[in-house]
Amino acid sequence: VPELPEVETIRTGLSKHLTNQTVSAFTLLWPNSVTPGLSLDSLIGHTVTSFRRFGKLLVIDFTDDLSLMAHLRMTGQLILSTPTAPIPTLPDRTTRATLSFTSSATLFFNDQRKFGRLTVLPTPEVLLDPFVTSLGPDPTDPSFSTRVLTQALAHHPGLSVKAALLDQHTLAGIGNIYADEALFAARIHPSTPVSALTTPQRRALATAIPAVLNRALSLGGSTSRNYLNALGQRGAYLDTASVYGRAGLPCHSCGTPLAKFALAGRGTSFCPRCQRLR
DNA sequence: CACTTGACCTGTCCGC
DNA sequence: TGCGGACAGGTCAAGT
Repeated sequence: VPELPEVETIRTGLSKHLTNQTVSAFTLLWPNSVTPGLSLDSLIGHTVTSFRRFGKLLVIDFTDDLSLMAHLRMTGQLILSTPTAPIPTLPDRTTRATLSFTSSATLFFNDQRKFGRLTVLPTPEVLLDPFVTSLGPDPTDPSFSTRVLTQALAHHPGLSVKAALLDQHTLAGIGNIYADEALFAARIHPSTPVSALTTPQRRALATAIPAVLNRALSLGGSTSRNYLNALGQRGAYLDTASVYGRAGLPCHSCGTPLAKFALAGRGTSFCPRCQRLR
């Protein structure tokens, strides 16, 4: 599942290999993968200038003020096949769209569950997009702090802290994996109401969130099922995860079997001893 | 208004 | 083996 570290890994990978390349052709195998409006056809003849990320949203900017927004949702992938690093298995049955470049590179948009979306729009409209404008602060930004977290959480005093972290209006880029991981790192029970968080807990969480995200970034993200980076490679974070995907296994810190329950409609893993509700 | 649930989709795994 | 159902979990619309 692509969250902030995964999307950022894709962003840097594509940036390295696709900047200054010009679109020559496209295919659209599942029309609903592109939101109504401008077609992928509009990109033909335009050259990639830059890559941006807003939370889990990736934006590719082209010449002449055109942009492509890509939200991968659950199972989306953006994988680049080039003559020097070909991916012979692509396209496959999950390929929904492709962009070909004059360099002979092809960018494959794969999406098993078809939840992901591509949007072509004028570059100035990216910053006006409702999803973009409603995002909370980016926790990997150097300005992130206990104060920023506290102000962000203040929007949702009635929610559990995990539900608040999953809301992209609170902070941008956290999903189910890193919400659980950060709450363990801060030793906070996921069900703790935002209004009940103590100052030391908020301080611990403000440290834990960027620490977990940056550690995941350094390991190339998490591959639980579908995630692959721009070169088709898996991420290694889950090999050393604290709680996500480890229900029933002993806590790395205290040895207690990790528990799992449904919170905010999502599977939630935690250590019942290290993360006590108080 | 604040919060929860269902829809969107496909694939895998589990119990009967 | 076959088959129904639970589960995986991001976002938005609809429901409570």
